[in-house]
Amino acid sequence: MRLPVGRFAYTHLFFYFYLLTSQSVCDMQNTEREISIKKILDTALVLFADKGFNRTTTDEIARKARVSKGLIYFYFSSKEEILTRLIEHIFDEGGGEMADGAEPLEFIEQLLESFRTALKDMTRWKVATSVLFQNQNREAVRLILKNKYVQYYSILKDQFALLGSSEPEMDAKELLAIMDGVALHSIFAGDVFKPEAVLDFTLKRYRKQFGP
Amino acid sequence: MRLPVGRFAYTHLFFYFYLLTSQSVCDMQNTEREISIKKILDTALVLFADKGFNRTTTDEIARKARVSKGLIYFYFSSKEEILTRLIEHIFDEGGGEMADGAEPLEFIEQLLESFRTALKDMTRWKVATSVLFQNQNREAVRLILKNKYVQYYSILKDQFALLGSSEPEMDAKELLAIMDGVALHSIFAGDVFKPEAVLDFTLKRYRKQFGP
Amino acid sequence: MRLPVGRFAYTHLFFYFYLLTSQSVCDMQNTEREISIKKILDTALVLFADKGFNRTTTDEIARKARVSKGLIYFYFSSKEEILTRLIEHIFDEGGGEMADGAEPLEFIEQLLESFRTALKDMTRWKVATSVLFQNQNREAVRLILKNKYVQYYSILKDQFALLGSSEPEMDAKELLAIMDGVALHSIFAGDVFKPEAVLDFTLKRYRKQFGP
Amino acid sequence: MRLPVGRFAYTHLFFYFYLLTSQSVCDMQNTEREISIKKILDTALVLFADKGFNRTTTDEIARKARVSKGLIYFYFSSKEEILTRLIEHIFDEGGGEMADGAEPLEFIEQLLESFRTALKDMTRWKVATSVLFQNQNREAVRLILKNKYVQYYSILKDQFALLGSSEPEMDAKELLAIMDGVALHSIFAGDVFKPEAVLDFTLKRYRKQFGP
DNA sequence: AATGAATGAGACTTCATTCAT
DNA sequence: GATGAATGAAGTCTCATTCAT
Repeated sequence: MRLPVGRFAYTHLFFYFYLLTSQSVCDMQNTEREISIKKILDTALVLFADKGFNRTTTDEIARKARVSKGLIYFYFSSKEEILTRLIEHIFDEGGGEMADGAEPLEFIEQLLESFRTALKDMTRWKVATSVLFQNQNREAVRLILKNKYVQYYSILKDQFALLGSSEPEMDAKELLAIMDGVALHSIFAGDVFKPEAVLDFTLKRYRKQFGP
Repeated sequence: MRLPVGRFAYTHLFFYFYLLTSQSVCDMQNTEREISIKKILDTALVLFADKGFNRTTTDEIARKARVSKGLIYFYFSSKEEILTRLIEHIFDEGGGEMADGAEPLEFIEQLLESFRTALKDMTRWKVATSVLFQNQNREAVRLILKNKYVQYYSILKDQFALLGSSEPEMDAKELLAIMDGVALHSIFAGDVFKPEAVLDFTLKRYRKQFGP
Repeated sequence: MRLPVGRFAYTHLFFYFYLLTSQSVCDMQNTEREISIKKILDTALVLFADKGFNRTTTDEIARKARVSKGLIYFYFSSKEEILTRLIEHIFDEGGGEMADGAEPLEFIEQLLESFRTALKDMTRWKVATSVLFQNQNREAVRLILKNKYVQYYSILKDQFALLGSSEPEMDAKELLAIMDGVALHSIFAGDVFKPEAVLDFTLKRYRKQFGP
Repeated sequence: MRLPVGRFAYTHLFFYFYLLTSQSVCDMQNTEREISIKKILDTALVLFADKGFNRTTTDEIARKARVSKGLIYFYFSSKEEILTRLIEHIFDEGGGEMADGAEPLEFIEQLLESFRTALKDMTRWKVATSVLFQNQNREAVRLILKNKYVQYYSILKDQFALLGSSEPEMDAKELLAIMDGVALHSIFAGDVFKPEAVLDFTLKRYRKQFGP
C-alpha cells in the first residue's frame, strides 16, 4: 500500500509555515513570467512575515523585488491575492520524504521526528505564526486552512485505524492538537518548556497502547 | 488541603483571553470619566476580536461606543494605547472559583469543563491571537505569557503527581498543549472539528489511567 | 512744551516687543478676575513666543497657567482674541522715561540710547520677531501695528521739523527704517555686524546736519 | 574692473525672497515628473506667501496645483519638506544682471531701483517672513542668511569706499538696514507709508554727499 | 467664577489600485 | 510584458470650542 505520506508531514498549520519560510515559494522559473511572479511572492513572503500583512505596502514589495508596482497588479488582482496565492503555494509545496509502505506506528514516529526537527528552528516558527495569526480573520485564509486541516486529518485518522484504535478520529484530533499546542508553547516558553520532551512522551504512550 | 486553584483556570494562554472578553474590562464606573473609558475599552475589545486590530477603525469604535472620535483621543493617546491598556487589564483580571478541596481528577474535570464553556464563544478567542501576534508587542507580551505559563504549569504538575502519575511534568505539559491546540484548531476548523469531543476523549483516558 | 515722549521709545515694532517679553503683561491684579486673566495672558505670551501661535494649544495654555480650559473661554472669546489682547497690552504698556522738555536732538539721542540698550538682550528680540512674524498675515495684528506705526511716526516727524529738517517726514521714516533694519540684522548677523555702531553713525550724521 | 555684482542685488534678506517668488522655482521641466514637482512648488510658494505655512492646507495646494493630494506625497515626504525644498531653491537661484563696470553711485542707483521694483509686489515679501521665522527652521536658515549677509556686505562696503566714504563699513551697514527696514514697514504700513519715497530720499542724500 | 468632559470639523498622511505610455 | 506617475478614498489624530454641572 502506498499512502500519500510524502506530503503528510506538512499537514498541520504550523509545520506548513515552517516550510513556507525555509524554501523558495515556487521552483518553476523558466519563463520571464514565472521569474517575476516568483520574485514577487518570495519578497512578499519575507515582508509579510517580518512586518505583517497590513504593514507591508505594495510599494515596498515592488521596491525589494525590483519590479514595478504596476507589474504586481499585472500578475495579481490585489494585495490580498498575493497572500492567498502564498498560502496556497505553501500547502502545495512538496514535503519531506516518508518511508514508503511504513508501518503505521513507524509512520507516526517519523512524523513526530520531522516535526521535532522543524521545531528546533524557532525563528521559523515565529515567522509562521506572524503570518498566520495576523490573517486569521481573513475569510479566505481561514477557508484554506480549514480545508487543509480536514483533508490531512483524515489521513492521520486512517493511520490510527490501522493501528487498531477504537476511536481513531479522536486520536487523530488529539495528536494534531498536541503538535500545534507544543509549537505554540515553544514560541512563548520554549526556553523552559522543552517541547520535544512532550512529543517523546506522547509517542511512548502510543507505543505502549498500540505497539506489539 | 487548599490549593491556590482559584486562579488556576486562567493558566493557559488562550483561556486567559476568554476571561478578558467575557467580563467587563473595568469594574469601576462611578465617575463619568470611568464610564466613558469603559465604553471605549469594551467596544474596542469586541471589535478587535471580531475584525482584528488593523481593520478596526477609530471611527467605528466611536460610533459603536456612542462617543465622539475626539473623546477617544481625550482618554487614549493613540489606537495602539487602547490595545495596550486592554492587555494590561487582561492580566489584572481576577479568575473564577474552583471547588475547594477537590480531588485531583475532579479538579481536572472542572478545569476542562470550564474550558469547554469558554471555547463556545469563538469570537472571543480571536482577540487573543489578534492581540498576541502583533509584531511590535510580541516580546513584551511573550514575557508576561511565559511567566504565567511557568507559574500555572507547576500547579497542574502537582495535580498529576497527586493522581499518581509517574511523569507528572510531562502529563501537565501535554494537557496544556492539548488545550491550546484545541483552542487553536477551533478557530480554523471549529465547525467540523468539534473541539469539545477531544477534551472528553482526553479526560476519559485520564479516568482510565488514574481513576479508581 | 510737554511732548508725550514718555511713550515714544516704544514706537517701532520691534522695540515694542522687547517690552512685551521683559515685563508682565498686566500690572493690575486685584480681583480674582484680573489674576486669572493675567495668568492666561502671561502664559500665552511665553508659549506664543516659544512655539508660535499655531503650535500653542489652548490645552497647554490652560495647563501651564493652572486654569481650566473652560475659564479661558470665559474670559476670551477665542484663541485669536488672546493674541489680539496681548498685542494691545503691549502697545498700552508704559515705557521708559524721556527727559521732559528735551531739545529735539537730545530727544533722538535718548531714543537711540534706550534702543541700543534694548538691543543688547538678543533673546528678547528673537522672541519678539517670532510672535510678530508668525502672525503677520493676521489682519487684526497688521491693523494694530499699522495704526501704532502711523501714530508714532507723526511724533518723530515733529521732532525732525523742530530740528529744522526740510523733509521731516522722510527723515522720520528713514530713521524708523534704520532702527528696525538694525534690529532685524542683529538677529541674523548680530555677532559680526555690531548693530550699535550703525546707530552711532546715524546719530553723528544728525549732529552734523542739525546740530549747532 | 569686473565686480561680482551680478549677484549683488540679492544680498539682503528680503530681496532674496523677492526673486524666489518672482521666478519659477525650478527651471527644468522636461519630464512629467519635473512638471508636477514644479506645479506643486510654485503653488505652495504662492499659498505660503499669501496665508502662511500653517494656514495653507495640503488640500488647497493640491486643488490649486490641479494635482491630487496623493501626488504631493509621492514627491514630498511631508508638507514640511515642501517648505524645506522651497528654501533650498531660493538660495540656489541665480540673480539678475547688474550693469558691468558701472560707476559706484550708478551701481547703488540701480540697486535701489531694482529693490523698489521688487517692493511693489507685496504678497511676495510675505513668504519670506513666513518662511524665515518658523521656529524650527530658524537656526539653519539663520546661518545661511548670515553668511550671505557677510558676503554681500563686503561688496557694498567696497562701493562706498570707491565713492570716497570715510566710513564705508558704516555706510554699507546703514544702507542695508534702511533697505530691510523699508521692506519690513512696507508689509505692515505699506499703504500709508510709501516706502519707495524713503529710498529716493536716501539716494538723494548720497548724491549730495558723494556726487560730483 | 470655574471645571473638565465632550464634540466634530478638518488636518495631514497612507496606500491599494489604475492607466497612459 | 513592464513602467511609474497619478489617484482618491479612507485612516489616524488634533484642537478650538461648547456645555452641563
